[in-house]
Amino acid sequence: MRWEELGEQPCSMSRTLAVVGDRWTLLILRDCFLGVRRFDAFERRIGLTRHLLADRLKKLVEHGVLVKVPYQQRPLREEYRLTEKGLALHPVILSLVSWGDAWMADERGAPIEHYHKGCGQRMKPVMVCSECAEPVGPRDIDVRPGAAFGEEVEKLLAG
Amino acid sequence: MRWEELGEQPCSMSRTLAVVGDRWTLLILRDCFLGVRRFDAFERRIGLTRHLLADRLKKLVEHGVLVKVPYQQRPLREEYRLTEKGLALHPVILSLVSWGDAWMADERGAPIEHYHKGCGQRMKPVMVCSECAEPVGPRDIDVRPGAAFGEEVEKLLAG
DNA sequence: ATAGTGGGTTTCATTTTGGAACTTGTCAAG
DNA sequence: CTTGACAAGTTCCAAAATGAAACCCACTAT
Repeated sequence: MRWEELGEQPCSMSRTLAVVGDRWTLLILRDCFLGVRRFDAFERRIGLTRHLLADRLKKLVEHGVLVKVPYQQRPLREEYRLTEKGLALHPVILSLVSWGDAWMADERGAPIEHYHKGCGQRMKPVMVCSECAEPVGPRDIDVRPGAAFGEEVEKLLAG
Repeated sequence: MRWEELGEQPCSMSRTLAVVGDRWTLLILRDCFLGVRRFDAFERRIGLTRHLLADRLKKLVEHGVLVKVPYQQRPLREEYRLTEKGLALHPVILSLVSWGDAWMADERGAPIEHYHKGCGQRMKPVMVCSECAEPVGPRDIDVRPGAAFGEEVEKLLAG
C-alpha cells in the first residue's frame, strides 16, 4: 500500500496517517505548537534536509493543516501557521509527548514539563469520555462499524 | 538526522517517534488494540509486505511495546501481544482516530463508532488536565525545561 | 561591490520499500 | 507416500524515498 491509497481506506486512522503519519511531519507539528513558523527555524531545530522540509510543509498546506501567511512584502516572505484543523491535532502531539515522558525518559526525567495555565499545576494529559467524563482505558471502549458503512468495515473489525 | 539519532534527542516526542513514528507501526498498533495478534492477520489486514511487517514487529518487541507469546508447540507458533508499555499508547491511537473522524471523514461520517462501556453512550475522547480535570487546548499549557536539563533544552524551546 | 538572509530547487549517491518467490516444520487428505 | 496447506518468516531485485551538498533568486545592509 502506498501513501495515496492509505488516505482512501475506510479507517480514520489510515486517513490521519496519510496526512501526519511520518516522523518529520510530526516533528514539524510539535514545533508549530511551540510557536515556530519559519522555514529556516524548522530546518535548524529539526535537522532535516531543506528538500524534505519543503515537501512536508507543502503537503501540510495542501491538507489544510497549515496556511502560508505573508509577514513582509519586498521580498515576499511567508510563514506557516496552524489552521483550526491543525490546532485540532493538539491531543495527538500531547499524547505522544506524554507517552515519551512516561516510558522513554532517562534518569533525568522529562525533558520538558507541562503546566496547566488554568490551575497552575504541573500536569499530564488524561483521556476521558466526552459524555460521562470518566477516564477511558483500552478495555473501556466498544467499537462498531459506522451506520453508513456495512460489511466493508465489519471485515476490518473481524480480522 | 537518522532514526537512531532521533531516539537520543532530549525531547519526549522524538523519543516516542523513534519507536512508533512510522505509518506501518501505527497501523500495526491500531490492529493490536482491536485484538489482532498473528503475523498473517496483520499482513492481510494492513496490506504491507511481510518483509516490513517482520521488521516492524521485531522493533516493537525490542522496544518492549509487544511481547511474543507462544500459542502452540510443534511447530512453535507465537503471537504478538501488547505489554503495559504498549497499552499505554492507547491515547495516541485514540487521538489519531478521533482527529480522522472529525477532519478526514466523507459524507458517510466516521467508519467506526466508539461506545464507552462505562456509560453506554457513543463517545469521543477528550483531553483533560490530570490535576483539575478541565479540558486542555493548545493555548492552555505552559512549557518549561525539566529541572535536570538546562540550556540543552532551553535552546529547543526558544528556537 | 560584497556579503548575508529567507526560502527554496537541483543533482546524485545511499537507504528504504514494494513485489514476488523461496524456506522450514508440521499436519491432513487422497 | 505424495501432494497441498498453513504459519511465520527470509531472500532477491527493481523502484521509490531520503540525505548531503551545491546552486539560485530577490532583496537588504555595510
